[in-house]
Amino acid sequence: MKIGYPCINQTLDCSSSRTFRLASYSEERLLETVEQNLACLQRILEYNVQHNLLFFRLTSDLVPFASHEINRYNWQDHFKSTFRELGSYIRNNNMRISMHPDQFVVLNSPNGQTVKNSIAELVYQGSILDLMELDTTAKLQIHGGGAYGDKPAAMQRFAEVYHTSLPEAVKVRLCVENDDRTYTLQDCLQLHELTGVPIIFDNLHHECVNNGEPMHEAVAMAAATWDAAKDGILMMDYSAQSPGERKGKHVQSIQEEAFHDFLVETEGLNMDIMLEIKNKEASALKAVEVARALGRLKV
DNA sequence: CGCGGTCAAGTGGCT
DNA sequence: AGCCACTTGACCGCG
Repeated sequence: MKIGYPCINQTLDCSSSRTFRLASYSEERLLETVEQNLACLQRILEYNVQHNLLFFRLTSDLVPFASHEINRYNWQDHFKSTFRELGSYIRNNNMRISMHPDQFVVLNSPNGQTVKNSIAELVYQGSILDLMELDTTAKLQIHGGGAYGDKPAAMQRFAEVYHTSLPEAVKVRLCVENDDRTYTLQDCLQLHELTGVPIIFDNLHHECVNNGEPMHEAVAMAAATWDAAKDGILMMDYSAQSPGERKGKHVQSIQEEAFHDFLVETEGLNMDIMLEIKNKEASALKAVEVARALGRLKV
């Protein structure tokens, strides 16, 4: 089991998601920003290794406007050696990496342009992992998309786009995560049947919408969609509901008893856990302690 | 130099 | 009908 957090480190005084407005786009600005983002990413990775946080999600903003048509610069080649060095640091320290393209990536949209943009974004994010020379246990995590009033038809469209329009480099990394209102674990399992993509499990989303599966059973079903040799072990997102706020909103800080209970509930299942909690590595560090006390972490 | 409106992109539930 | 939430606020113009 590895524990981690997404994208941003709040302890360090740098950000790997610096960007700029489309209106201020220039090649110079792009190069300068990417260089700073990658330098910060290296620092974050070092922090993570020092603190035994061996699961990390890279921000989508490493390369601003990477999948936008305004960006015609060959940043892949320009930063090739930097990406390779980052990747070798990741491999040497046995870290697990994911990326989570944001809400604009919708493979089953009825709008062809949206699908096209989505594929371009997936190609960009996959190429980051490729440039780092990470194996296919490093994943791209998306949601099922919209339902558009006919979920079965929307799922068929998802499968069709998967089979006919995605490059192999994206397919081998693609995973689907249950969301908090439309695509339940059961729906995701169907998408898995249609495409073979592994299912990333999100406990908070599962609490928001489900088909009655108890937590242990739900995690076990998601875990069974992962081919250990090719995909690695189950990745999951862990969070808890922010008390008194609207459904699905993440808590500010980890509730250690709840996390403890979750680990006890999922005893015997192996997985890497991403803490989607507002205060980031602070909560991840506490989660490491809880998991250690239960003997679930090797480090 | 700090504040606040706005930012490439989508969808659906809540108010 | 508009706002909000989503893996993450950050940028930039204005006073």
